Amino acid sequence: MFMGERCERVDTQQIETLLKVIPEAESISKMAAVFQALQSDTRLKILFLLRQKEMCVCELEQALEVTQSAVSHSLRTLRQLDLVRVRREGKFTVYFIADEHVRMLIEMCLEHVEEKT
Amino acid sequence: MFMGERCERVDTQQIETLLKVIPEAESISKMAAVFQALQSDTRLKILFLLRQKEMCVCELEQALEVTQSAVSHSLRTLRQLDLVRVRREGKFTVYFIADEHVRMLIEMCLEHVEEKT
DNA sequence: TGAACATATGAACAGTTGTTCATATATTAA
DNA sequence: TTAATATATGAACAACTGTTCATATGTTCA
Repeated sequence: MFMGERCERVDTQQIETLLKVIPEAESISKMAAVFQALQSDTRLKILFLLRQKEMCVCELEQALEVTQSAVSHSLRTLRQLDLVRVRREGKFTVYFIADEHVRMLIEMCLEHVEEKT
Repeated sequence: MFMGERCERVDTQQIETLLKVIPEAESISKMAAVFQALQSDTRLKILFLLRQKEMCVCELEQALEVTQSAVSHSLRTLRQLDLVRVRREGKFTVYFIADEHVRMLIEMCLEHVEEKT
């Protein structure tokens, strides 16, 4: 089938209505950025660690066995999307999960992948 | 700080305990795959469309203004992760959202990105 | 002050991804 | 059968990502 043609199932009017209900382009691309951040093993592990206890970069580095640089880059990504937040504590920078949405997101996804028989 | 050293905040014992509680490697990488699938504008739009009504490939193609091939590839990705499911209906292949987890995932994420001031 | 610790950032490279083009398969209707 | 429609798949290429290395910034304490 060539582009522009329509199969008999297509109701152009209805499709336009459906398109009006989906989130606007900006929201979609923000969501894509969030999911993109959640798509890395390292960043997921960070979130599952922070879910238990807020931690400084140094602790995460030790737990994850990757370089300090990698941890820091990952944390920046998560921070920029407001998935984690920061607090200074003397010479340490302590990271923690931003809010319940984030907890729910990883919880939902975990249930989904573990649900299969 | 060099790799292998520990800052004074690190409690090696505690970190091992925390690591035991995070999901096993296989679950983490499955989750990463799911989030990876949700990280594309096209696939997100597909899910927001299917959330409203099950649709055949042809309808999605028309709604999204990308090639039929691109839609089909995207759908395969979503299908393989059980985010959408398929039903044959004559010469049409009808796709629909797999389950409530998927609806929750995109809903949670949408709330998160739209919540900001 | 300066030395040591803690974290952040830029550059660069290997690996991965999404799209399109071309083509194959599957279903229906004639 | 054959033609037309509907969908899937493989190859290929540009664009993007995560990691590391090297280095910069920020903080504490002596």
